[in-house]
Amino acid sequence: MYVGYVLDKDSPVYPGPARPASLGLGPQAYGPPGPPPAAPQYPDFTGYSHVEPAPAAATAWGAPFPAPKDDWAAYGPGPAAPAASSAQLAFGPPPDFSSVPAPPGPGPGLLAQPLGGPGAPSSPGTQRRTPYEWMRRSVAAGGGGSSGKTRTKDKYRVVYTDHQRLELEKEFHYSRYITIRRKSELAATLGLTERQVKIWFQNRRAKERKVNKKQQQPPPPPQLPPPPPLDGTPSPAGPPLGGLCPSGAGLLGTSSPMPVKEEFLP
DNA sequence: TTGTGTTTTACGACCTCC
DNA sequence: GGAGGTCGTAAAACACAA
Repeated sequence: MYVGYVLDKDSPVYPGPARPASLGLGPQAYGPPGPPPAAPQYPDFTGYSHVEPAPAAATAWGAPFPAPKDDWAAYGPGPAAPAASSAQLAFGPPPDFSSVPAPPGPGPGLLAQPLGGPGAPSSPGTQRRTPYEWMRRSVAAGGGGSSGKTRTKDKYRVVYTDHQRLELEKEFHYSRYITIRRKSELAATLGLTERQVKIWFQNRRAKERKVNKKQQQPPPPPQLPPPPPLDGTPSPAGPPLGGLCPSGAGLLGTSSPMPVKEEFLP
């Protein structure tokens, strides 16, 4: 399979079984296509309120991820759960996760904190609206919802568990672009397919671009001004926003993959 | 409870790179 | 040609107001 190929291909860039626990290597070491962003520059994630139903999530994968899709069967649900803990040991939280209060208990910590006891929803006791609602939702859905939805196939879309999302987020915070090797590792660790990991990163980048774009827009005026005259006089609001940020490809295709982010830094 | 808006997976089209 | 990239979109999952 191509996995072996990519692993070999990637191995010089990515020596060792996994990322170093200290994360001393910069994201550059993992060689995303294009210039890698500086990793810990996401102040919006400093509030990353970690909640993790590790045991529940781990056991949840066995059954609730039902039907293999494409290469799904290549990994199978079996090794996912035990591998998860080893992966947690393999790569600890990136520096920008250092602000996350470490949950009590042994082990890697980050993922060892149960949410609300066995069978409890993701984080029922947390505040309602956080930037990371996904950390609360999924297990409830994962327990029942991830049994597989169909449109025309066995499952149209599954809801990832908290653990899966957390690990993916961690990886994403470390680098916006996952390497082939890390993709394989994460896929095996989380019980996902490489395709799912890839798509998750794609969607995650799209989300980030969307958020950046939204933040880039000036706050709307409290009241809409009267419509400008139709003589072609430019609006006082300035040029259309589309001209400022034509597309995400422009954001990521330039010298820096995340140039916009710096603009929001104070 | 329902309607509505947002977020999250997943895919296809198209592009670039090797 | 195949990989992964963005972009746009579909639809499920979800939150929340009425």
